Amino acid sequence: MAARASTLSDVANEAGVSLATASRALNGSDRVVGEDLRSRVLEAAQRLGYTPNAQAQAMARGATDVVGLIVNDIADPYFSTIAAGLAAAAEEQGLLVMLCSTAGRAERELEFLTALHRQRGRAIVLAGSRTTARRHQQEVSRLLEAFTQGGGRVVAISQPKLPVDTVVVDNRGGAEALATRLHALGYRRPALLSGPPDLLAARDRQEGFLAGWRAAGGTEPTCIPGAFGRDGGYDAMLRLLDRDEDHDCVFAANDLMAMGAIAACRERGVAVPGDLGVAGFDDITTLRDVVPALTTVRLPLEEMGRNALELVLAGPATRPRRQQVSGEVVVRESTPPR
Amino acid sequence: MAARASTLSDVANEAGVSLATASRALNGSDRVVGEDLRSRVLEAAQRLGYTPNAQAQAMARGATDVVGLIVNDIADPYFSTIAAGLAAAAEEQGLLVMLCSTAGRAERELEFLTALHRQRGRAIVLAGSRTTARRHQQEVSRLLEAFTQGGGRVVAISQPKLPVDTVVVDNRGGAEALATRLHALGYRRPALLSGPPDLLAARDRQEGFLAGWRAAGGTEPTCIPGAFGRDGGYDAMLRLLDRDEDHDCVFAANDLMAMGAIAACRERGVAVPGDLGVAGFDDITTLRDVVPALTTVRLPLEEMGRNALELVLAGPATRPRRQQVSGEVVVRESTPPR
DNA sequence: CTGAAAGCGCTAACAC
DNA sequence: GTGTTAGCGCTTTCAG
Repeated sequence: MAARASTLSDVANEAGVSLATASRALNGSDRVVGEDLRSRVLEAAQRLGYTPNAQAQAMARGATDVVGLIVNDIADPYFSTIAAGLAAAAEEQGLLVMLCSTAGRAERELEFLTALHRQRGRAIVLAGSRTTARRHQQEVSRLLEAFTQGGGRVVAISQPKLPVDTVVVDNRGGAEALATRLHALGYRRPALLSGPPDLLAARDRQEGFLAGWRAAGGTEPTCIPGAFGRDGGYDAMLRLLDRDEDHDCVFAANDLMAMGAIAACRERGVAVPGDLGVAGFDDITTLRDVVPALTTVRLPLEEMGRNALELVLAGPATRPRRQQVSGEVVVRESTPPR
Repeated sequence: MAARASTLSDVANEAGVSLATASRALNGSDRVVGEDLRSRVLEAAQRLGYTPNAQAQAMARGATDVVGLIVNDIADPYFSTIAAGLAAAAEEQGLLVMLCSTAGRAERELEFLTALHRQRGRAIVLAGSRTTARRHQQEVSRLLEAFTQGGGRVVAISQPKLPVDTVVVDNRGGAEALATRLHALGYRRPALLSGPPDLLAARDRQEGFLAGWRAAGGTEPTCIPGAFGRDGGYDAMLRLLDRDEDHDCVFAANDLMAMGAIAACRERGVAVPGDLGVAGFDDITTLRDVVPALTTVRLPLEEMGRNALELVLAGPATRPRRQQVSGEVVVRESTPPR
């Protein structure tokens, strides 16, 4: 058992042709092979159950067909939807996706970066939000630089903070538009569950919201930080409620946090949207049917994944490309006119 | 620019040592290298920005450190949670995960299987449900067989239909227990949104529920098939409502379908759980806070991912291992006692 | 159109 | 300890 897998030269022997001919017949090439030999090779391959060794091909050709994807947490719908988009696009191109989920730990990002470099992947797509940790970002830049030098492509889906092609998400604009909209709906005393202070995406959403709010001429909102995710929103909401302030709506930095916040409200007997309007960000598909339907800013998550792959394929540019995608405010029941 | 990445022999030259020594110093080996030479090599590598080529290493060593994961749809929380568990475990072992999302198309499964074979991955984890398509399953078996012959490991997360190590999900038992529970709660006239008829998981859940129901002594339920996912549940529910039968509860084959069903009810003015109780399956995390809270069967999704990797590492067995995981009925507001 | 041979980058005997 | 030298499986000149 486990008889050594047959190789191309096995096939060549079996077919009674040279290695070169077998190679040309099986794995495309500009050179043409005579019909008789070609079929002899094909049959031999068939007979031996030959499967080309992609590693060897990659070495010989000097190029792989895998692109790495680094996300904060693949279980998070935000990232899994992006991953789905990327995977679909990759599949169409015959590329394979190497999945790297950092589970929020920054060091992992560095480890994955070097692992992907070692794999000599064709490209690396960084889907995690950039952080404010100077030191970490420098390390990331250094590794990416090295990877690029080696001929690899890098695409980020986040803020345009890295000198690489980037699918730039307009977190700021989306949040700003949401603030304006909430104000127009009659809300006057918002609070923010602003997410992790060190994540740029969270910070941008917060700043955008504040900017929009101030422009609309409202009072200065309270901001409570907290982890992204349901529990982060839940905890932040409890903390907010403990402050016993008088808010008429809450903007959570993402939908998951908004769900957590609503859960907290329910536990504390705060009616949503009766006592308090709640809005999120992302428009996670899985949450589209919840009650009350969540007001949010819809991001074209899957498309973002596809766009990232497009940038990968676009090849290196003289200067970093920026692919802007923006969010669309979706007002639903969780923030009725007031 | 894009100067050819430096190789091990570059490092050896730079350090003035032999290729072998450089290799031993940089990438572990039982052999010991003198302290002076070792540091000279390390410095040289540092200076040259050397990054080992994993492909070359894999070829020379005859073993890779990537395991492939094939799922139906990575955007589905069911699979993304399993993926998260697998990814976490893989990371701990220094393994990389190749993500393959078939988007429901069976042919893709075959394509990915051969792609993974070509990559000479250490293992393939098949997380998609097995189908009833004889032909397809045969093809899958054939490819897996070939892969195993080549020394690769295969682990399935599904039904024990393939002759490979399997994390067996007790869909039947879970659904059966749910049926019993619903009966005990006072429900008497259930309908099933049974999912895709060709998916074994769906079929098992349906059969389990029916078995449990019959044992409890109820009337024969109506079964409406439909795609997994929100829309599938929505459509199936509309069809059910159109039949104008008199049901007091609905069991959807998974949580996503249950959500779709609830949405359909809402549109049609059917109160849940007032007029109709609704239960799902999986206990998707993202949906834990919805209202009404969903009665469901909780599956240890993340753990299943981890278990799969454990089986991978366990190495080949003389006969297929079976790792049983079972669901736990979680009764919530969507099916109050009646 | 086909074949011989030189790599691709690295590991692992096998010598010294 | 350290160096030499075969490969690993495949692609791709370069000759014929």
